Amino acid sequence: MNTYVTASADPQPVFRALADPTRRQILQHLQHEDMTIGEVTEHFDITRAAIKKHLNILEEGQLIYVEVRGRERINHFRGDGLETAAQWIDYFGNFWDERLMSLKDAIENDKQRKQNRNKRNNP
Amino acid sequence: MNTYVTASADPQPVFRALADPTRRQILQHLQHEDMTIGEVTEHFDITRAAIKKHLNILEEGQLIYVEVRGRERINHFRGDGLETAAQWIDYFGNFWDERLMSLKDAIENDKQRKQNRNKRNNP
DNA sequence: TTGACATAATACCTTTTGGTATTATTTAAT
DNA sequence: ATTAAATAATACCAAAAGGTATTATGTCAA
Repeated sequence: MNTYVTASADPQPVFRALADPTRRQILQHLQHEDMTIGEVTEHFDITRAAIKKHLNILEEGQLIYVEVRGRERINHFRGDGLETAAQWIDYFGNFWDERLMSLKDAIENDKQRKQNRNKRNNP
Repeated sequence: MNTYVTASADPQPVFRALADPTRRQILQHLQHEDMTIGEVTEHFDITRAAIKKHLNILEEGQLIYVEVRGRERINHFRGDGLETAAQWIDYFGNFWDERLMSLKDAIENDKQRKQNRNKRNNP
């Protein structure tokens, strides 16, 4: 069995899409209900055009699927799009344990130095 | 027992930090070894000042811990910082199943319409 | 066919972001 | 004390991002 982490897709489009709070909110709405651009816009205070740009970026990140239906475009939440980001994050979990001690030492070290500094300045 | 998802920390600083490819690379390096700003810089083709800015953003996202040691600043990878992002993503997993059918229908719908369109145009 | 509606596309503006260059501070070591 | 190393801080630049306004296009419905 292959224990190496399979090289997954480029995480850039997903992380870029998730970086904006408005886009994350849009996702939360679409998660509960499929919506046209107009319907999404109703939940925000910005123009339809701005929403459309966000939807484009969400689509590039494969976080939504856009169903073209007549003159409407129905935006569907796509949960599997988050897989790429989740995998990237999981990957780091593997190394966290081995670095934890180093971090604890570092914090202890900082504390020590701050105490010494105080002794020096307020003897 | 409380089955509601506890409101976790504001995910903005983390997602912002993860949105840049250079910062993700820096994390990968720090994951294996603690480094000063200068050491981190050696792995890239940009200036130390630019790296420092990235490190600031990583620190704001609590993805690194900066140990001030004399005239050096040692940057430590902080795995727990990814928790916030991971939790946010996990939250969506809960709703994925219930939306899956809607997505499948939408895709099927799109296929159908495309076929009809082709029949119409190339009879 | 003719409106009305939902969206697309373009141009434009402002702010943020990634980056450099330069100057100033702090600290270790002689 | 002096010098060199590591970093901080500031100003500055170019490109990208978020947003608006305007105009154009396709589609449903009477």
